[in-house]
Amino acid sequence: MTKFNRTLVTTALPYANGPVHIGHLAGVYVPADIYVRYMRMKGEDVLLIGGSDEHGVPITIKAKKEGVTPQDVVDKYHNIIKDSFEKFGISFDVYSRTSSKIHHETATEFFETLNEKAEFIEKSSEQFYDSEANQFLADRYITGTCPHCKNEKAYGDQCESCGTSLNATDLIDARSAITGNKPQLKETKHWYLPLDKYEPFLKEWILEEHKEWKPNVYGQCKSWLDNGLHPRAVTRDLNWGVPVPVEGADGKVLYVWFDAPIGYISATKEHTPDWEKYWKAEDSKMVHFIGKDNIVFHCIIFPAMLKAEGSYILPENVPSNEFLNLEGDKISTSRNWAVWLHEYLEEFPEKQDVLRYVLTANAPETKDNDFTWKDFQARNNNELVAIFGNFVNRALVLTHKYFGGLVPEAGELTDFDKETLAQIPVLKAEVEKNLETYHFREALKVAMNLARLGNKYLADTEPWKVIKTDEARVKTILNISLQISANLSTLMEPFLPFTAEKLRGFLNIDRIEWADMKDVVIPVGHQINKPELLFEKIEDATIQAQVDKLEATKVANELENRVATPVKENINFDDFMKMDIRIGTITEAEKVAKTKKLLKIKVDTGVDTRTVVSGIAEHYKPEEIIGKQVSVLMNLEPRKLKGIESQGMILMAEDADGKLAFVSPEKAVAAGSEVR
RNA sequence: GGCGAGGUAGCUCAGUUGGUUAGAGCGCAUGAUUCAUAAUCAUGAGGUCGGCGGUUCAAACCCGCCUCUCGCUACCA
Repeated sequence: MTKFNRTLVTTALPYANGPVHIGHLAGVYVPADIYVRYMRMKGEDVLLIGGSDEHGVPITIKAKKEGVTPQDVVDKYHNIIKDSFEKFGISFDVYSRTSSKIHHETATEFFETLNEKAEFIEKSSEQFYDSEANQFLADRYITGTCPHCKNEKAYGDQCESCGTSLNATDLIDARSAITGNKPQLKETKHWYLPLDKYEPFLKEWILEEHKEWKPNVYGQCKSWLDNGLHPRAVTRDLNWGVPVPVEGADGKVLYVWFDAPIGYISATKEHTPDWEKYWKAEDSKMVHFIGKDNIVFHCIIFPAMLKAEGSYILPENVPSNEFLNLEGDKISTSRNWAVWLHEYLEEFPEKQDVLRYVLTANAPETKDNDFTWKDFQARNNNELVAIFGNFVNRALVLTHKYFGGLVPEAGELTDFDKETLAQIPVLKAEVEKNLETYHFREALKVAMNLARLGNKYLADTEPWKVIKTDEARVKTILNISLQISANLSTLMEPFLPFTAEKLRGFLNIDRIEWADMKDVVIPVGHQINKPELLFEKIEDATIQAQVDKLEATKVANELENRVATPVKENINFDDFMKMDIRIGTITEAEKVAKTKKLLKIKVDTGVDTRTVVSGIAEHYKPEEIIGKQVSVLMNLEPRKLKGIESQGMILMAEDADGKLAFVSPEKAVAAGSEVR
């Protein structure tokens, strides 16, 4: 810690095509905020940087779908996101956006510098082009028939029906999503960052010099580095983004992953003219808070970019969290399976700290975790209310009851008093140690121990009994209880800033610096205010309403899935009769080596025994399907899969969740029976 | 299939230079208590540390194989 004189903390830029949810908060913004609040309280020079990531293809598609401009889309979500963060107390020094002028300038300049230093490779390749729309088509802008599952609405990068990732050129009957025309292949030039050039440097820097990074981060980097790095394109053919600042590069923009991390630099610039100090001075420490999906960008690609530029420092640590699930399922924006922050703020007014607490206590630091409303309720009622809120309430109520709200004078301290007070610096040090090593869950638990300590102190000293015989002793006890309460407001401040503020209001005191946490922080004779409740219990009905809301989402999703595949166009009887479907009996089945999904199956079709490769290994084990009668499409064009020729297709029924089942006759029939 | 991360009490997690009876919080049980939002305090029950095998005087921790979860990746319905 002595090595550095200032700290720059960045948080992953949320993508501005939707609002933010609890997963964002738990994985990135709450831990980052805790960290910087702590450092500020210690008087350190620290900046918290954030902003919206507003470029990229999905935003242009969303805009098109809604009939608005991409700028309209990002304006809308940038404001919602920014507002949610503000209300949750994420204390950004600056929350910027990548569509801003300053970012365009910064990114342009960054690209130009690398270009002048000849750090890029220029390469041409053939890509689909829509001549009517007069533009190259990003993979997402191309639709066509999936070569595997025959879904007619597959995208150029992925078929969402069968989950296969595709190349646009794989699609059968590819169409432009803009005009519906058949696109042509046309040559286009792009700039590539030769990551392979930095491989030796990155290996040394990460694998040797940063063994202290979290295991998931270190392991992921090692995996990438061991597999070998390749040049990556930093530009795309698109008209939404930062234009490539080179003569003749019309219609090309910087690729989002190149553009977005530069957003950290632009945001810092926007905040202070002194930005270079944070980004370039050797005694500056940079920390990136991100989710696990971003590890490769922040540990490999962005450092390579910074290194190529030459004048920037590299991150000292990249504390990346795993994912937060919701009630057992993955959080999903498109499936609306999320607790949206802007909705929470409306439904649980003034309870930002409750969510901050729960998300920190249950943060996905080492593995994916599950957020449940029941756990939310339990932590609020059993921990915040019962331990923290209750202790403060006891101390304040007793002070008002016996001494009219004036801080009483402490007399001679007993050994127990001294032991109790001695715990304050011990807990403080333990919280520090955990925060500085990014163990926020543990840090919060330790901080709560101060409230536990208070409760134990009151239970053991029993002032409500002692008051009958020894008022002076009670003065001492309550003085100490109030000192603990005041220290709690400081120790909890990084985690629960709203609560800390409220507590200081009860105690009628100003903010206490981190270093000033100690046995005496409130003077004798100080008037404290009438306390209210620090936290309220959350009733079953409130929780049930949230669970019901999610349940409704699930039902709505199912309904949507059901109508998702409309009935195809009518065909005539002859077309139908072209298909030769027969019942066959599976005689052999084995897993295809080096695949996860494929089984090589031999089927007795009555006329022959043929080999069919089928992607059902995740649903059926080879041994359990032998002897099964199944439907086989006999006259499907043979296709080679993993070097094995598949002669036909076994028909499967697939439900909305992707579960597969054979289409089998309801009673045994002769092999080769035709299906009509 | 390859690679990475994880699999420790009912739940959420700590726990490495391998060393006495494996820890915490919540939940649960019992007792105490009433200042406090029936909150608190004490005590206790509860674990073959995913499975099998190996190294060692000694393994949750090291090695091998297997298995489950999550992610990345692969000529993959």
